[in-house]
Amino acid sequence: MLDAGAALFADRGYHATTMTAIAERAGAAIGSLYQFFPSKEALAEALFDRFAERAAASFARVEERAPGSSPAELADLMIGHKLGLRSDREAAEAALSSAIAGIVERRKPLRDAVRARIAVLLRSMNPSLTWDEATAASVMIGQILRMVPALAADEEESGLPLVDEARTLLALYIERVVRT
Amino acid sequence: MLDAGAALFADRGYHATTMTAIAERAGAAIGSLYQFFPSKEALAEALFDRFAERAAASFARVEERAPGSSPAELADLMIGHKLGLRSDREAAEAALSSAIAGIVERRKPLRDAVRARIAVLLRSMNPSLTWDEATAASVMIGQILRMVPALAADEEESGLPLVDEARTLLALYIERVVRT
Amino acid sequence: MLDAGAALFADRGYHATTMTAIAERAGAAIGSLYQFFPSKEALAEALFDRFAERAAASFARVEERAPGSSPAELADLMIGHKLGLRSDREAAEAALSSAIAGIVERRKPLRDAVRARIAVLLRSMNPSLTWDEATAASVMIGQILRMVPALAADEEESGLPLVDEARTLLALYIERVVRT
Amino acid sequence: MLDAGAALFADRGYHATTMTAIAERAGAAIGSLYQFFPSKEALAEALFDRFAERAAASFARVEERAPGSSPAELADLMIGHKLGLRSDREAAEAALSSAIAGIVERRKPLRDAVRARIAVLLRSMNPSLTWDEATAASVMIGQILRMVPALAADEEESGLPLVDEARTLLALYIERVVRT
DNA sequence: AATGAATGAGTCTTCATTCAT
DNA sequence: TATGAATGAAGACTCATTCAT
Repeated sequence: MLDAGAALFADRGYHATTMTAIAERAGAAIGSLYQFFPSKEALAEALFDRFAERAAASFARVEERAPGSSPAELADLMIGHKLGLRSDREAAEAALSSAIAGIVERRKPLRDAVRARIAVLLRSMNPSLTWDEATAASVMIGQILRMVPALAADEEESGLPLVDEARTLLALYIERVVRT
Repeated sequence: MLDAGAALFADRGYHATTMTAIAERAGAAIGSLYQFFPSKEALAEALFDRFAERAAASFARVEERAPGSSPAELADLMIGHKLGLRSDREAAEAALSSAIAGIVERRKPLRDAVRARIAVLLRSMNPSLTWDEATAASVMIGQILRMVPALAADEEESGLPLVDEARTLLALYIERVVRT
Repeated sequence: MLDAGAALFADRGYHATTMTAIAERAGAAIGSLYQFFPSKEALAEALFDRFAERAAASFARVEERAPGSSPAELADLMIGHKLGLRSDREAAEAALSSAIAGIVERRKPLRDAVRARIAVLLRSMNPSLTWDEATAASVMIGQILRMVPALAADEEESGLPLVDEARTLLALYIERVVRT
Repeated sequence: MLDAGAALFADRGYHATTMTAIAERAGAAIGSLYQFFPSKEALAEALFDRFAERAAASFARVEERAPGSSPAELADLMIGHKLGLRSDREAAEAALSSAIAGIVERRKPLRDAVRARIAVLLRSMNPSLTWDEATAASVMIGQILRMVPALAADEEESGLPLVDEARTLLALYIERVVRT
């Protein structure tokens, strides 16, 4: 049922997706949908929470393997992490871009948590970084990672090695930060 | 009237904006609004077209000044270009993220045109680039520029010099491409 | 189960009371509720029937003690009868005011039966009354008794001796009828 | 439109009346109904307010003619007042018995105002009444008047002179209060 | 050309009722 | 027999769009 919602939100956006369509796609009756999620907004929130959990778990695997990695390896891990979450993210962003209250609230804490974890990672690789430097770098890394889904989609279409290019860019950026 | 639509789309998203609200904000009657734009979708398309025109005109000023510029100067020009269009872009993206058919269709041509112009620019700076290399680089530059509005917003909040960081990153990237 | 229904109907009205809420309050499953009452309307009817039975039984005690009573004593008995049924009546009235078909039908027979019994009582006290006179008087007595629950509620709030006032009024009325 | 609502509320009760049915009965589209009354509750409130206004205006005519009237004449005026408002009252009571928040709040002030006006009337006829006595009497008079619509309905059916009986009862009661 | 009241299709949501376990 | 998840008809309400003035 969450999957049906995720697919439709990602495809058509939050408002253009009807609860009826979600139920239908999930092969359930509209009443059943409402037994699990008391409102459309609640469904979106559940969707976002699932995405947040998966993102956290996925990033934990990055953190596990990070110690001792080179910048290039770290870039690789991060890009793999980002690519793995593509479908979940699209649904989450659909709800976000429709300014659903319960989700807008959840965004900042999630983003801040991810940034903090990246900052910690960077400082473990270069203890001389100040928190401000590490934070700024984590914001930049987040933004570079934001390219990845779009580049991957473009790559499929154009055949150009775009994700690799992002990988290189990210590695360069991490190297610059870590070697300061 | 377009301005009223742009402001509201940017603020609340496409679906959450009602035609009545647009008319009211424009100080016009709903009937008058429909005399200019036969449907909400048509209004969104007009909005997108205006954005596309303005973006093209703005980028023309980048092209004008580009010849003889250093990578850093070019990065600067491009980022200025991006920042200048912020409000128009938000409205255009609101309609895009709601998957309005007439606009989704317009997206690719616009993006491709921008990419082509960036590719031309790059090849004028480094004629040894192949079209594929120049195209890939233009995609990457487009993605780096996509960071800018988000970073600018973040910068206001955090006080960290994020846009400068993007400027540096973009300059580095352009330099790498141009100096190959 | 009937008690749960009575309490909720009285408290929130017929339509605002859900079968689920009744089952929950009765500590039963919704399925079990439907094993006893095949529909919400059937439950309301059972509730009304229980009220009708209790009202009949309660009035029988008035009839028992009526012979030889003075008008004041009879008024007292009747008002006591009315006050004793308050909670049951509220539920019955909730269903009535929602115009539940099965109950609207039951109303008139019940009312007519009560009126007839009051008329009999009056004629036993004053055999010279015609049936029309006795019937009209019984209607009036029924209406005077209808004041009682409202006055009792008001009395709690205002502290004024309203029920006593009704008792006096009823006694006067009975006296007038009986002494004709 | 208010009339359509009044008729249906009175006939079927608040919850059993659908907005669609009201619109249909008023010969309007559902959307038009919502242009006048933003919600079903708002419609009920407007209905109640109209009833309150009419009741106040109607009672003002009682007050006008009251000075110098005998108890019997006053009873007559009041009963006429009550009978004149029958249809409006039924709709108002339907909404009341469904515990519509916005209306329940309006009830007490209205009732208190009516009682106060009756109390003033009584004290003008018998200045030796204390306020408590006058208030208690006004409550009783309100209750006696509450009989009237029911008796009128009954009278149509049974042919018995029930409203006259109430008139007599009310006159007696007023006389008792005024002659104390 | 300008207006804005009227329209009704389409949306979210509730809840009486059923039925497989 | 008891359970409660599943069902879907029905209701309140919104809003893009039309059209008489």
